[in-house]
Amino acid sequence: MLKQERQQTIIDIVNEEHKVIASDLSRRLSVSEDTIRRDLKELDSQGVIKRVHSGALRKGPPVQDFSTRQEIYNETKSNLANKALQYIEDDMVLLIDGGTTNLQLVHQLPLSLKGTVITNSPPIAMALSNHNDIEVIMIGGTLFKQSMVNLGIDTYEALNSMRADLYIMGIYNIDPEIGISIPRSSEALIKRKMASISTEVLSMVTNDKLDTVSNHIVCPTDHLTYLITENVHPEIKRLYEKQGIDIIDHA
Amino acid sequence: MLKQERQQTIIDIVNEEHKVIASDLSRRLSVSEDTIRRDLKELDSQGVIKRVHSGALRKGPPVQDFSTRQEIYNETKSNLANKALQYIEDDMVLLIDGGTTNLQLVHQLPLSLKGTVITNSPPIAMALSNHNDIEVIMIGGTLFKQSMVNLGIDTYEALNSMRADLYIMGIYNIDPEIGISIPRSSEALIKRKMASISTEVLSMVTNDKLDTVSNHIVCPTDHLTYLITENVHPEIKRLYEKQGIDIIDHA
DNA sequence: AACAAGGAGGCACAAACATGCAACGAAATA
DNA sequence: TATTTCGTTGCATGTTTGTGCCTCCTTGTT
Repeated sequence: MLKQERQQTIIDIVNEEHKVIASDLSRRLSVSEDTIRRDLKELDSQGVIKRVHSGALRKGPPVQDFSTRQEIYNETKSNLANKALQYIEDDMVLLIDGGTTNLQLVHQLPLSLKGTVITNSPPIAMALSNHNDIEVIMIGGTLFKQSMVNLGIDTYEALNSMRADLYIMGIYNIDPEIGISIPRSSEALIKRKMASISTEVLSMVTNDKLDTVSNHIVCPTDHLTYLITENVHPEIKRLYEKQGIDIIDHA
Repeated sequence: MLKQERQQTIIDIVNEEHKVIASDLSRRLSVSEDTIRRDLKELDSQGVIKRVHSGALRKGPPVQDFSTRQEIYNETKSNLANKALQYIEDDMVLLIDGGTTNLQLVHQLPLSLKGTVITNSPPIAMALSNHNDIEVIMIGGTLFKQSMVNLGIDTYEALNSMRADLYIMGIYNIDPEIGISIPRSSEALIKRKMASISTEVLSMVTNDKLDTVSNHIVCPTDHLTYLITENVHPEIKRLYEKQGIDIIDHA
C-alpha cells in the first residue's frame, strides 16, 4: 500500500469516526505504530487532523448535526468489534451477515488479513473491496432493503453447499431463556441455516438488545460460541456462561 | 513497443486503477524499472499523473475506496443515462450489470418506478435501496473487486433460472465488426449468458470505447437492441443501423 | 508517587530513486 | 556502403526514502 494512499485512508477514517487510536490504526492498516505516528504527525502539520496523545481527532466543527447527518459510526460498536477481532485469524472462512455492528467489524479488519468471507449483505461485500487477500463470496437472493441482506429460497439453497469456520451473526434480540429472536421470519430461517453450517458462532450485542424478544426465534442462546457485550451485571454473565457461552465484556 | 504507446498505456492504467506501482508496471509492460521511472517523471511534468514514491496516482480525485468513491460527476454519462431512461417502463424486469455508467443510470431512475431489477453488482443493488417499488434480486458468486460484480459458476447457474425484458449491459470495448469485447473472460461469459436470457439489450457507450477491442469477445454487436452514444459520425451510425441496431445519439 | 502506555529520536536495512555511461537500432549523411 | 547522429533503453553507481526496531523520555492514570 502506498504511503499517500494510507494517509488518505487515515483521513477518511478520522472524518468518519471523529477520533482514532494509533494502535487501532496500526492493526487496521497493517503497519507498525511508529509509521502511524509518523503519518499522524505529518497530517497534523498539514493541518488536516488534530494530533492528540494516543491518537488523533477530526478537525473543524466537533459539533455534530444529528438532525441532518445520520451518524453511522458508533463508538460502542467499534469497541465491541475490537474485542471480536481476537477471534479472527488468517485463513479462516468467515460467514458474516448484515447489521451495522457487523459492518463496523469489517471496517476494522486488518488490511493484511487473508481468508474467505461469505456474506449475503452487499454493504459487507463492498466494504471488503480493499482487502486484497480476502476472497469474497456473495450469496444471492432477494434484497431485503430494510436490513440490506439477501434472503429467500435462493439464499437458502446456496448455503446448502457451503460451510464456515466462524459465523458472525447480527443480532436484534437476545434473551437468556427465550433465545435469539428477530422480527422477520425470513431472516430467522436464514440465520438458523447459517449457524448450522458454521463451526463456531460469534455475536456482538449492545446493552439495549439484551433481554429483549421478538416474534421469530432464530435459535437458543447456547448455539453461540462467543457473545461480546458491553459491561453487564455479573448475574447475567453467569446466566450465559452456565450455557457454555464465552461471554466477553468490554471491561 | 513504442515509447509514446507505452506512456499512453500507463495513463490508461492509472485512470482505470487509480494508482500504479512502478515495479508492477515494469513487469506488465516488460521494460526496466528505470524506463518506467523516466516515463512517470515525464508524465508527471506534463501534469497528467501525480508521481509519488514507488508509483503514481491518478490526478484529480483523491484515492478512496470503492465504497465511498464517487466517480467525478461525468456529464456525458449522465446524458447517456437520460437517453436510456425512455426505454424503461413500469413493471419491466431489468437485468443490470456493473460499470459506472450503469450505476449512474440507476441513480437517475425515477423513485416511483415499479418493477424488478436483477443484478450481480452490489453497488447497483445498494443504489436501489430507496426505490420502494422495485424488487431487487441479487445474483451471487465470487466478487470480482476490480469491477465490483459477482462472477463464477454460481452466477452462471443462477442466471439459468431467470429471464428479463431488458438487459442493460456495461460495455468496455465495442467495434462494429469484431463486436463487444472485454479484457476478462469470466466477465465475457456472464455477459453473454445475460444477453441470452433477455428479450432486449441496451448499452451506453462513451466515444472513447467506440472502435476499441480487447481479448475476449462477448457477442457480435447485432445482439444489441439499442446502442446509446454521444454524437458519432453518420457513417458509423449507418454501420450499426445496417445491423438492425437502434443507435441513439445525444444530439 | 508509581506505573503503564504513548511518543521522540537514532539506527539499520531494504526498496526506490537519480545520474552517468555504454549499447543498440533507426534514420540521415557522406 | 560505410559512417555519423540521435533517441531510447538497460545497467552500475551512489543517494534518498520509508519503515521497523530500539532506547530513553514524556504523558496520563491510578
